[in-house]
Amino acid sequence: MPYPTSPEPDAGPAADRAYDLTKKLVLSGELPGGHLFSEGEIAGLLGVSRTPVREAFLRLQAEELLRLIPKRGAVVVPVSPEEAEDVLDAREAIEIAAVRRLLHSPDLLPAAVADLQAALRIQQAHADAGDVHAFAEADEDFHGRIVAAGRNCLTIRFYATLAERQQRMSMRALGPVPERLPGVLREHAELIATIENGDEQGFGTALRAHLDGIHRS
Amino acid sequence: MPYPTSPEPDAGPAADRAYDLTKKLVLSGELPGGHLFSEGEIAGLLGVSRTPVREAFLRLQAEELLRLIPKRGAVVVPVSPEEAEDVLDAREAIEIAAVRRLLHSPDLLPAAVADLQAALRIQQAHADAGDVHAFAEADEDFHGRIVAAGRNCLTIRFYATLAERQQRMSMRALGPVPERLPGVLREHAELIATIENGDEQGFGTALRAHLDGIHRS
DNA sequence: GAGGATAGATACATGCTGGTGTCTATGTTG
DNA sequence: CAACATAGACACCAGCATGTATCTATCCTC
Repeated sequence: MPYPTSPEPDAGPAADRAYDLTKKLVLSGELPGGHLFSEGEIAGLLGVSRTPVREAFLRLQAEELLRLIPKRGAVVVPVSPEEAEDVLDAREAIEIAAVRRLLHSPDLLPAAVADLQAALRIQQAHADAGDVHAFAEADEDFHGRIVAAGRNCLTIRFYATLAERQQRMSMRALGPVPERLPGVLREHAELIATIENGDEQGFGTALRAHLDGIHRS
Repeated sequence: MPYPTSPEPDAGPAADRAYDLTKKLVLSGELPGGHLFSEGEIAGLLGVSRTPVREAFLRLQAEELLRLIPKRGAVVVPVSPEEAEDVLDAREAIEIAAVRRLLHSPDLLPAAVADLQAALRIQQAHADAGDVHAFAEADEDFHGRIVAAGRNCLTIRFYATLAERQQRMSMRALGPVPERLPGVLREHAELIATIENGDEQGFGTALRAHLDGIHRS
């Protein structure tokens, strides 16, 4: 269910390349949290000036991936266990709010449910194929579609930053364990059922149980 | 109830001045939504180069106050009525989540309640003095303290951007009308009561009624 | 003479400046 | 109406000034 959000800012080719490269370095986990590096490193790597790199750093600072220290450099913002709790709480709140709003527009409900069922089928296929990585991606996509169904640009964008942050945390922890895959699929189906039934309360409890089971075990 | 969040980034004196000036121009409503202006204008106004202005623009773009158009300039992001609904929904979700989490840490509850009661007393004083502007500020502060009580850095920051956005919308609409002041105070007291009683459901319904009454009338 | 503190020097990274090339939109001319 | 010229604005670059942390050599104390 595509819903219009702000497009990615296009600040120029060099700035975008610097942004993509730096973000990849941070999100891939190659740079440990707290690692200090400089604009010059990225600039040299890409063969560009420091100016576009600086722009990229500022954008990444706005996304909370970097923290710029005056006259020192940029540190990779570390993700802490306490923050994990924060991310999960925020995700819960956003998803619940999205469902709440969706249920207030009954005419949009069938399409949203169909969209979620399609996403679930894709995830099921990845599970059958034993592709854990694709499964995890489909999992993110499923929850993202729940939020998108709420049609609130602000929360959609905020949720995207949360997902990114969680991805960084999971990178350092273990990925999804194969034996939990069937449970995840079953719980996703249950989430869809509560939405279909207009059971806002039931969705909230099911979602909390779901997230608890996956990430807080 | 102070709770640590990220400090404002300090990118240098010139960049900060450019940031403050531009933000003031946008938030004060002097520049209408959709107005196009250039880096050079601000740079000339402050007597600095375009580079720090560019940094300020990027920060403001991250805050959704500006939209930078390549090779064209910066437009003031307009606030639309549909977005008003989005902002209110998001605010609701965040405040409810904060209370939910607060109620999960009973030992923090008394201090939080006392904090909210103090904020309410201040607001009451402004109402008695007939200072509508100070009343509105105290109102923002009250709701901000509810969110702060949830002690979730991520949602606290997000909520701050929401409040800013709402401020811009209210700037174009009417401010708080004096005859609604007593009702607002009564509803705030009721919100505190539901929190004190651990009535999460009651808080949600009371909050929704409260926000509906103020902003969606 | 040994050890530690301190002042100077060094390396490094940022913050900002001025300027160049390029792109977009606008106005002009045939 | 189309092609061209023009003006405005950005995207980027190279360089200078400034600030910070580190390293070193000297000095003082014991």
